[in-house]
This record gives sequence, structure tokens and C-alpha cells, in this order.
Amino acid sequence: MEHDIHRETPLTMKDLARMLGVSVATVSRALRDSPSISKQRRVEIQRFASEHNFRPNIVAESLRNSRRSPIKVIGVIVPEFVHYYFSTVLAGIEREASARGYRLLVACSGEDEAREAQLCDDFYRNRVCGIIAAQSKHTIHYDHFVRLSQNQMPLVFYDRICPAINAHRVVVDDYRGTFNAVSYLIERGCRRIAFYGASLNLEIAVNRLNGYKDALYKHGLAPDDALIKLCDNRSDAELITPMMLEMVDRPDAFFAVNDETAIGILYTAKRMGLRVPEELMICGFSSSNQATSCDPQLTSVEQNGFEVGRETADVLIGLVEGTLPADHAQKRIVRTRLVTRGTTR
Amino acid sequence: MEHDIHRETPLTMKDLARMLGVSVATVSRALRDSPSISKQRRVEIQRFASEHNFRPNIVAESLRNSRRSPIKVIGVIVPEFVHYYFSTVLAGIEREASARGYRLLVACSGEDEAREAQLCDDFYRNRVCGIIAAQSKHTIHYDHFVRLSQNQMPLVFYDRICPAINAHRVVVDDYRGTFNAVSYLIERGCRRIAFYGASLNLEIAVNRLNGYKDALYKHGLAPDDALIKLCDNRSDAELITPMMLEMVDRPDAFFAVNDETAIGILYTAKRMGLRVPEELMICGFSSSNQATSCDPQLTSVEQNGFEVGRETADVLIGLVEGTLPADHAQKRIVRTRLVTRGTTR
DNA sequence: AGGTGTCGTGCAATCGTTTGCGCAATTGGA
DNA sequence: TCCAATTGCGCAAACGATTGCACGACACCT
Repeated sequence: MEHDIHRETPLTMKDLARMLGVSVATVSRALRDSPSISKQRRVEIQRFASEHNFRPNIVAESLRNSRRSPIKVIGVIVPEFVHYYFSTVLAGIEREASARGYRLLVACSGEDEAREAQLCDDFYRNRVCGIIAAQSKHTIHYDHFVRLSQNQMPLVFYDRICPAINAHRVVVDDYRGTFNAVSYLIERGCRRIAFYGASLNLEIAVNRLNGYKDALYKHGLAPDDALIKLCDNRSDAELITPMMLEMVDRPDAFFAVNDETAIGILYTAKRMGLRVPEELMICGFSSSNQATSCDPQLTSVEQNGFEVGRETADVLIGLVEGTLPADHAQKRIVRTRLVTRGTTR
Repeated sequence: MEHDIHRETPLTMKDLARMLGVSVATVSRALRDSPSISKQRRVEIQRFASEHNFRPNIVAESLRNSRRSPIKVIGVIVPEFVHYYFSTVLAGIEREASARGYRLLVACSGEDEAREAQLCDDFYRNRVCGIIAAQSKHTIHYDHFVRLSQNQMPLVFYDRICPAINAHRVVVDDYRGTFNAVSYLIERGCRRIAFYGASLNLEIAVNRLNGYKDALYKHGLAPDDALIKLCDNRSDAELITPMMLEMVDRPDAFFAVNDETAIGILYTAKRMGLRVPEELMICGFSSSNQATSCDPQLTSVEQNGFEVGRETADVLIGLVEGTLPADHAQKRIVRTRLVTRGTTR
């Protein structure tokens, strides 16, 4: 069988045309099922092509079509791969994109601004049709994003927002998620609720803090600065929490900005002989797989990263295909949901 | 400033050439620093281009160069995104690839054979320079992979192996990892060690089972079929384990094929009033972030997915660049390491 | 028999780059 | 002064696909 012959270079339309004694134009039209080619020739060419395992070269195709239709490849920047939430977002992006015929060029910024800028550049050179990004934690210059906008590159952020440009964005409802969780703790009888949050240069951190404060106000409680700490990882949590729990007026509940931190609190408390949830309630954020791995299982605000990913891809594709106006910045908010488990009752 | 003008279409060399009153050839050569262009013109053109924020179109570039040098894009197939181990592998691939100037086209098979085949096809049409894949669990036809090989597409598997074709592969040392872990349990005094494994149509499952059996043999113990179960997830573990622990000759240790399953065993045992590790030892596989989230923390075989990813990318790039012979199938084995924690002593 | 349609196919330009080759201008040597 | 060698640049053909246009071959009508 001819198609078993090893070729060093992929089969092209020109090859097919030569073998069949017709012109490339005819081959191209036949494969696209153009009615201007006689039925007989069409099926003959199609059969021949599939027998020889012909696959058109998308690179050439998209170069040719670049003026009228953009290349269906989306550039995606992820701060970290090994991260439960970002994984779910990526999965959501992939699902929506591939369902709509788009492929993903994926890269990782490693939370590094220079690398992030380089990736933007690289994506642009590859002429992706659009870019999805979560800004690195440490990004303070936005030139690379601004440049993309100036060059008409559709750009959508998820979660981490670039405040400098009025960009399209999809975020989770951090404010309401935190508000509801803290309200729940209050309704369960807690009065001194501690808050472990991330650095306030990320918009999401601010929103969560506000949700916390407003929940207290609404229930007639006043925020106490002694209970509000900058702490967003487990080892810090294990360092700080003992001091918190030895206060005379020790907190009767903790709200942590992510599950990892919450787990640090949980085990510190257990080590100090406190019973959870009887003497201390704990609530995390993210509802990762860690939340169900600890003992007792962690009550947590579920972020639904998958939905964030799908929405993000949906906005981007809308921009690319022109069904969404580029001039008016889209902002979509994905609902969170409190999942109650063993660390509250 | 001119480069702030909004263009609907990206700047091309032709545009630059027109603006500067030279030919495209000259622009191209100047930008590639060809000595055949006078120094003066060269810097003039380079300055002008960078002022106007010119970025060459890689699509066109790689079409032009497709004969001599392949496009530096690697297609990656991941069974699942939301999976600790696969995430680490992906991170490793990304690190190695981007360090060597390659980009990643990433897609998810969702453990579905048809989708996997479609992805192979799609990658081929995109003329990626090579493909990295972990086969889906349920793949039993290999035509799509065979077809790739026939078309000279470099192909490297990680972990999940396609036995039909003699493919390049990078795997972790499942046999030795399991052997060492089980030996450790025996040395700690365990005599009846249960084994929860995955379906034996995956090579890794077979290797782990063999490692388990050989460790028993080596220490003069005989495998007992009543202690060997097909079980690779938490809910199954919680279903099966009570029966195991109610046996007259109940196991004094468990080895589980992944951490999730091990955690199911752990909490079932605790629920039944058994003390871990005093009365029962448990060992998992993977050393994911869940291993440190449970209480007590889980002893587990660390897989080092990051290294697997790097090695995989290294092999693939070697094949692409011709520094590794394509005819002789590469097989690399990444070492595992037993990390002892609270579920053993 | 000549004019008008329709049908099937091929020619050639195009997308944005790269590069072999040739040509003009300049330089240097005899 | 004339002939080589060198230098600096442009022409044009690729890469692999798509598509407007034209053209030849028929059939049909008058």
C-alpha cells in the first residue's frame, strides 16, 4: 500500500495533484466539496486523498486566510501549573475552546513579570487569535498587556486583574463568597472571627477583606485589627496561629483565604488541644481536593474554577468572532458556593 | 507617535519596506543581521522596526522554513488537567521545552480514545514538530499513534505506554518504588500487607504489583490473594476496607496505588477505631499535596512528575533535533523516593 | 450555422517570510 | 584607462494552501 511508504516530508496537495494528473486548484476545491468540481472527480480525489492519509497543512492554510479569518489558536498564560484552582480553570478553558474548534497554546509565567512579558510577545508573534491570562502576582508594569491591546489583540483576564487597562475579565464573586461564609460563621454562634488574607495589591484580596468586614457590620460586630492578618500559606499559618490562640480573647473562628492556610490553622489548633469544630470553627476558600483530605474535613467556599475557565474562553471567542463588542469591557462574575463540612457545624 | 496608531492588521515587512523605501529582502536581511547589508542601513532598519513594534509573523516564517527546520511547537496530550501528578509532569515539560525555545500546544483527552485520536490528527495538521502523550486509560486501538510514526512524527510517551508500537518512553520506577515501600513496611514489622491496585491493562499497574510480590518473596512471605484487591479510588476504598479490616487475619498494613485511595483507607480505619500507625500502617503512591493534608500525614512513594516531564521533553527534542536516534526506542526511568510520614513509624 | 449558457477545470495571485542569484556601483590594481 | 574584485541591494521563486477569473468544451435554442 502506497500510504505505508515512509515519506520524509508530509504529503501536499501538489503531490496529490501530480499523482492524479490534475491541478492543485482542483484538488483543493474537491477536498472542500466545492460544487464547481464534477461529482465524479470530487469523490475520486477525496477517496485518493484519504487513502493516502492526506492532512492539509494548517500553517499554510492559516497564512493564506489570515486576512479574513484569524488562526484558531488561543494563547493561555497560567501563573502555576501545579495548583488546584488554576488547573480547574485551565480545564474549563480547554473544554470550551476545543468544543468551539480552538486550540490552546499554553505557557506558565511562574509568577514572573519578565517571563510574562516575553510570553505575550511570543504569542503575538505566533499570531494567536487572542490571549487569556491571569497576571502574575508580582506584575507591576503593564506595558506588555497595553501593547497587545494597541495591536488589537483580544485579551481576557481571569481572577488576577490588570487595573491599568480597562480589560475584559472573569472573576469569582470573592466579596459575596466571603460575606456569606463569614455570615454563616456568625449565625453558628461565632463572635470573634479571625481573617487570614493575602497581600492587598491583588484586587481579589481586597474584595475578600471587604466581604469579611461587611458581614461583621451587618451583624452588629466591629472588625478587630488584632484578628486580621496577612497570611496566605500553611507554614506562615502554623507560625502565627499559636499566638492567636493564646490571646486572652482568642478567636472562636478563622476564615482563611485558601484551603492550604486553613489546614495549617486546623492542625495547629488540634495540636494545641482545641476541638474543631466544637471549640473553634474554620472556613477556607477554594474547596480544593485538600478540603476533603483533612480531618475533620474543611468547610470552604467553592470557587468553581471550571466555570471561570469556560466563561473566560467564551468571552474571548466572542471578541474574536465579533459577537461581543471589543470597546466595552466585559466583566463576568462567577458565583461561589459555601460547602459546609466538618470544621463547622 | 506612529506606532500608537491603531492598525487593524499587524505590521509586515512589506509595510516597513514601503515606509523605508527599500525592498522586503533588505528588511528581512537587516533584521536577521545579515552582513550583506551595510551596517548603516542595518541599524537604521532595526531601529525603525523596533520603534514601530514590529514582530515577524511566525506562521509565515515557519511555512517558509518548514522544509529545512521544523516548527518549534510540541503537541502535548494530558489525560486530565485537574490531577496532581499530571500537573507536575506538564510543569516539567513546559520548563524544559520553553528553556529550549519550544512552545506547547496542550490538549486534554479526558481519558477518551476517540478524542485522543482526534487530537493526534489535529496536532499533525498543525505540523507540530513532535508529540508527547500519556495514553488514555481506555485506549485499546493504537492506529492513531501508529499513523503518526508512519508519518515520521516524533512521539514520546510518559507513564502510560502504548505497547503496540516500540515507542520512546519515560516512566517512573514503579517496580522499585513499590518494592522499596513494601520492604520498608516489612522491616517495620508488618507481616500481612494488603495491596490495592489498578486494572492490569496498564503496564504501571503490573509493575507495581510485581514490586509488591517480590518484596514479600524476598522477605520470605507469600502473597495472599485475599489481600490483593482492584481498587484505585477513595470511594471504592471506603467500601471495601471495612470488610478487609473485619477479617480474622486482618491486614496490619496497606499499600495503595495512589494517595487518594490510601486516604480512604486511613479514614475508614480511624472510623473503625484503629490507631494509625500503631495498629495499622498505610503507604500511598504519588506524594501529592493530599499526603500532607491528612491526619496523620501519609507515607507515600514520591513520583517526581516534574522530572518525568523534563526527561520526556528532553527525549522529544533530542529526536526532533536529530541528536537522538529515532530508530532505537529510548526508555528512561525516573527514580522514585519513599517519603515516610505519620502513617508509618 | 451561429450565438448564448452552463459546466468543469486551470492559471495565477495571494498570505508574510527567506534566500539564491544576478546586477549595478564602487574600489583597487596594473 | 580598462578590467577584475568586492560590496550592497533587489528580483523572484519558493513554502502549501485558497479563490477570482478566464477559458475551452459542450449543449441548446433560434
